[in-house]
Amino acid sequence: MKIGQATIKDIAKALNVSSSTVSRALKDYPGISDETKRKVKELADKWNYRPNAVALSLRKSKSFTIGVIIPEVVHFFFSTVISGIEEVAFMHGYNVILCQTNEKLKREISSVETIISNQIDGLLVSFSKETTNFDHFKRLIEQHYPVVFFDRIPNLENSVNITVNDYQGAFDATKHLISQGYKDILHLAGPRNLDISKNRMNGYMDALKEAEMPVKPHRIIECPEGVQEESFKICAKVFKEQDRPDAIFANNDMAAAGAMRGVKSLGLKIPEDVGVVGFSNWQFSSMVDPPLSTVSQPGFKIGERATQLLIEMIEQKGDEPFTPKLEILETELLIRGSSVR
Amino acid sequence: MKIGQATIKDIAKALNVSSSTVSRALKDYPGISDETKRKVKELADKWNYRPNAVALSLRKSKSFTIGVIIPEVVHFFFSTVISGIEEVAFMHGYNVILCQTNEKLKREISSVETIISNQIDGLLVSFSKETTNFDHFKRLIEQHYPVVFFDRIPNLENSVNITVNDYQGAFDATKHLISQGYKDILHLAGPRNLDISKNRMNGYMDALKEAEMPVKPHRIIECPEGVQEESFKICAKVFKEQDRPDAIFANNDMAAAGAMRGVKSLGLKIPEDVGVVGFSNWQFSSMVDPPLSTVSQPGFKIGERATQLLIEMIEQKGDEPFTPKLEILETELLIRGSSVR
DNA sequence: TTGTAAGCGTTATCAC
DNA sequence: GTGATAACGCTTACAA
Repeated sequence: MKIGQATIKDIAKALNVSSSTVSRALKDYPGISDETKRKVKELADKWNYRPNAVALSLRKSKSFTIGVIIPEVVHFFFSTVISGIEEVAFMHGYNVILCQTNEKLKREISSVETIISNQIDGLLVSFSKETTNFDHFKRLIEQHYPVVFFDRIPNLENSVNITVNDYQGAFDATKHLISQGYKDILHLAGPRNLDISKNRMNGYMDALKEAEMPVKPHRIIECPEGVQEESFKICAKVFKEQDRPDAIFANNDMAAAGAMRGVKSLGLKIPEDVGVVGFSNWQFSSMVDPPLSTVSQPGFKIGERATQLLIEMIEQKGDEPFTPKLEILETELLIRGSSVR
Repeated sequence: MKIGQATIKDIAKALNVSSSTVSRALKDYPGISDETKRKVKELADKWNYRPNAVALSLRKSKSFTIGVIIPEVVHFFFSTVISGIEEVAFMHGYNVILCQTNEKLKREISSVETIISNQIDGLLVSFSKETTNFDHFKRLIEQHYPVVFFDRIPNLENSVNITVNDYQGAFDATKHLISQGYKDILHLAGPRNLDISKNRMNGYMDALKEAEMPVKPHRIIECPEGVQEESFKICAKVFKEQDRPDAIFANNDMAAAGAMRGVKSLGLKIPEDVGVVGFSNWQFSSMVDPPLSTVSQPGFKIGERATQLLIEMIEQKGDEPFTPKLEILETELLIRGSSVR
C-alpha cells in the first residue's frame, strides 16, 4: 500500500529542479550547491519524505531483508533464536521475513519460492522434520545465494552452518546421571532424520561406553513427535516391567516431561527411583515437580551469530562462492531436582 | 539479491515476441494464440520463471506483505499470536515482516518508519509498555493506512482493535473456585496500572459479590513482577497464618506456579487444602503438579482474527476510512487438577 | 552545478 | 493476436 508519501519527483517538481538533483542533494553528493541542498532537504523534511524501499530494491537488486525459515514459532528454543536474529538484523538495518513451516516440507518449499520471488537478500534456515531431500536449498547454494543453516543442519556441500554441540550436551547429561549412581539409562531419542537426534544419541552412547556400561538397543526408543503423550505412554509401559530402567535421558524437555508423568503414574519417585534429564531448557522445565535437569542451548546466541554470518555473506560483494563453515556453540548442563539423589 | 532468475524479457527475447505477449500468455489473457501460450509457458517452466515480486510491488503499490509490531517474541502468548498471524497470512499469500520492540518506544517508532518505507500493505500492533503517546500510529490511521491493534489496545479514534475478555475470564475462574466449595479466595493481582490487571480483579470481585461472599481487601495482594519467587514468598507467609485462605486466583500462571510451590512448602495439599487457578494457560501449566487450572487466552485465534481483519481492510479497495471496531474474544476456563476436589 | 535518459521487471493502454 | 510505450520511484552514466 502506498501511503500518501512524497516522492523525489514531487519534491523536484515543487522546486523546479530535476529528480536527479533532488536524489543527489539528499545524499550529499559532491557538486550540488549548498543552496539547492538546503532547499531540497528542507522540503523533504517538511513533507516527511522517506525513500521508497521497493523502488530501491528493484533498482539495486537488494532489499535489506532476510528470510527466516523455521519449523515452529511457538517453541521456546526457536522463539529465542528469532529474538537473536531480530536484534542483529535490526542493528544492521535489515528486515526479517518470517516463514513458519509447521514441520511441513511442502510449506518449506513454498517458503523458498517466496524468498526467491521477493528478492530477499539471504536466508536463515532450520529445516522441517519432514525434510530429507534438500534440493530446494541446494539450488540456492549452487547459485551462490547466501544461506545459513542453524540448529538443524543438513549435510550439504559448501553450506554454512551453525549449531550447538548436541553431542557434548548429551554426553554431559548422561555422564551426570551415571555419576549419580543410575545404572540403567533409557534414551528417548528424536526423529532419526535429524542430525541433532543422532548427535544426542551418540553422546548418550559414548558416555555409557566411557563408563564401561553396556549400550542396550532396547533402551533407545524413538519419540518422533516429541509430544508429552508419546513419552508418557512409552514410559508408563516400559517402567511397569520387572527389569526396568532407573533413569531417562530424553531428546527434549517435552518428552522428558511426559516421561516424568508416565513414571510417576506408576508410583515411582523422581529422582529417588528414576532420574530424568531433558534437553533444551524450555521455560517450563524449572517448574515441573521436581524441577527438570536439562541441557540448555544458547538459542539467542545462535540467532545472533547466524545473522552475523549471513549479513557478512550478503555484504561480501563478488561472485565467489562462500567458504563453507560449521560453527558449534557449547551447551550448558543445568542440574536440578530430577536427577540428584 | 537477484538470483540468476529468468525474467519476462529473457523469455520474450528467446521466443522472439514482445514482453507484453509473454506477460499476457502467462496469465491466460484472452487474445493470445494457443500456440504462443504453449511456447511461453513451456519455456517459463523450463527456466523456472518466477515473477519478481519487487517489480510487482512497485508497479501495483502493493507488496502482499504485512508488518507485525510486537513487544517480545520470547513470550508464550505472543509467540502463539505470531503463529496465528503466520497461518492466515500464508493462506492468503501474504508475507509477514516481524518487528520486535523489546518494549521500547524508540524501537517501535523506528519500526513504523520501516513499515512505511517498505510499502507494507498493513500493520498488526501490540504496543510496548513504554508507549503512552500514540502519534506514530495516529498518523497512519489518519492516512487510512490499515492498522489492527491486538491484545494491548490503545484508546484511539477510528482504530480497529481485538482483545480478550479478561473480566469474564477472571469471573469464571473465581466462580469455579466458589462452586468447588472454596470459601476464602486470595487474589494475586497484577500491576495496578495495566488495564488487564484491573479487569481481572474486577471479575474476581464481582464473582464474589454474585455469590454473596465478602470482598476482603487484605485478600487482594499485588504481584507486580509476576515472577515465581514473588508469589512463592507471599504465599509461604500468608498460608502459615491461622486464618488462612483456602484458594488462590492468580493474575497469571507464573504467579500461580510460585504460589503452588509456596503452599506446598507448608505441607498443604493442592487441591484438597488449597485450590489454585491461574491465567493465560502458559505452556508449563499443564505440566506442573498437580496440573494447573487456568484461563486460556485464545492467542492463536487473536493472531488469526487480527490478520483476517487486516487483510479485509487491505483488500477493501476504495478510499473511505475503515469502520472502527473492537472485538473481544472469549477466554476459556481450563479445569485441571489444581482446583477440583 | 544541473539536466537527460536509461534501466531495474512488470503490466496497462494504445495502436496496428 | 501481437507489439510499442509509458509508468511505478529511484539511481547513475553521460551531457551540457
